[in-house]
Amino acid sequence: MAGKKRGYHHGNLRQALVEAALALIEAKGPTGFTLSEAAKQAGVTPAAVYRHFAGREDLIAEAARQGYEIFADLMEHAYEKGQPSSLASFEATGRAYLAFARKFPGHYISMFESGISINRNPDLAHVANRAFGTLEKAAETLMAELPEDRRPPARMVSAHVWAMSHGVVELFSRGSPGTKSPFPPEDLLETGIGIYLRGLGLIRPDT
Amino acid sequence: MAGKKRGYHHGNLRQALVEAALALIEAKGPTGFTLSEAAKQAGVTPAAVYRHFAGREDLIAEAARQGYEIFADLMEHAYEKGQPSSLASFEATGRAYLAFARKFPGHYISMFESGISINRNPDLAHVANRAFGTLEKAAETLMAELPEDRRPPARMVSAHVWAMSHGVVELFSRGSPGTKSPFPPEDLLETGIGIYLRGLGLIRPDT
DNA sequence: TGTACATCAGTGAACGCGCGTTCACTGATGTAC
DNA sequence: TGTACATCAGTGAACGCGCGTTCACTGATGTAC
Repeated sequence: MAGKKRGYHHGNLRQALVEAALALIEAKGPTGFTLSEAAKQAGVTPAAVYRHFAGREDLIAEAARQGYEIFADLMEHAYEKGQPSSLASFEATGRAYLAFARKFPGHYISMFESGISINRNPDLAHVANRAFGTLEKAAETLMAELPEDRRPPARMVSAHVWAMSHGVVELFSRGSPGTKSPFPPEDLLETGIGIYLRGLGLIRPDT
Repeated sequence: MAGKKRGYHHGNLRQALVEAALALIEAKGPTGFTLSEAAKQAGVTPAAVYRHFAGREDLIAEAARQGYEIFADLMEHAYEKGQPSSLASFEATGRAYLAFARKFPGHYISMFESGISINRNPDLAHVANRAFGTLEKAAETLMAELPEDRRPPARMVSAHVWAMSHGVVELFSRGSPGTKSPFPPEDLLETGIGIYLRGLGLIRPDT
């Protein structure tokens, strides 16, 4: 049985490499990440990596895939927790988005900033679509609350909210340009989505 | 006089290097950009770069600085063109943001994705703050339209719109994950900001 | 107008480095009998 | 329980490469007299 043995055989090198990669990507960006350093951090020769991955890109793709897996789970969980209120579900997925980005920065970067395409392999595409699907489902059930003649396409609404969430993460959650966030990112996203939902007519205009 | 002479002396190497860098950054991302290749594309030895820049990072910083310069000008121009309507001004700056990102992708990437800090040198910090200041001014004059008790902080509003704009650029204007944008980025930003402004009570809730 | 000379912007060779990847190998593990 | 052997997961040396940066140099330009 594989496990805690340490010797010539690592026991769980594949996952150890993914985790080393995630730590490095978080610390130095996708640019700074190198296969050799990930191997070293896992206590192994660079050549050993090739027993488990086709190469550098493949390792990043696996990190991203695991990220999408966590991400999709979190989104689904948030969605269900908000039910039966479609508004609560929608807002919860928004919060979950930001929480994911903060808690799993290495995964987030692998997914959205490493430049790897979600179509690079079927597993990755599948789980990514599961994640995005949850975002859209949340938007869809929310739109059902609106009278048909005031109902924008759900995909558009989910794109708006996704864009604002991603923008908050990139600009204010990590310190991209001047590292001076005027407000806590959580508040920024919360208020931003709040105003947006009011604009849709889903929150009463007073208060 | 410097100019069109080509021989041992380039004549305008500094700017030629910046432009080569911008083209490379646009084509390959900040990762793929190398000083040596920029030099080659300018028809010059890598060592020649050091007559004009302290090194690789400095070259990127200059590309970003020029980007902020163009960006700030465009924003100011858009703002003034929208006057005296504060709403028109605000919307125009939003459109100008996206237009800039599309028209000057190399600059945009240098500014927001290359990882260089706007505080790396005073010139850069100054022009960046000029650009951000215009965004805030647009939000401020817009907020003056609202009754005081319904007036969110201008900096927050400008952060919201900036986040959404940046998110649209990253996710839907370039093909980050699956390269499938459900809507044209211009429309996405236009409608998104429209809904947001309605939420602020700045556009009448019907229509 | 001509000459001497300082200044400047480029060359080209060299450096040390770490990268991703390959290869033949070897040590450890698991299984068949 | 013991032995032979196949399988597997690692090693370590080597590769070619392009990178950023340095250095002493040299060719071109501009200026003083």
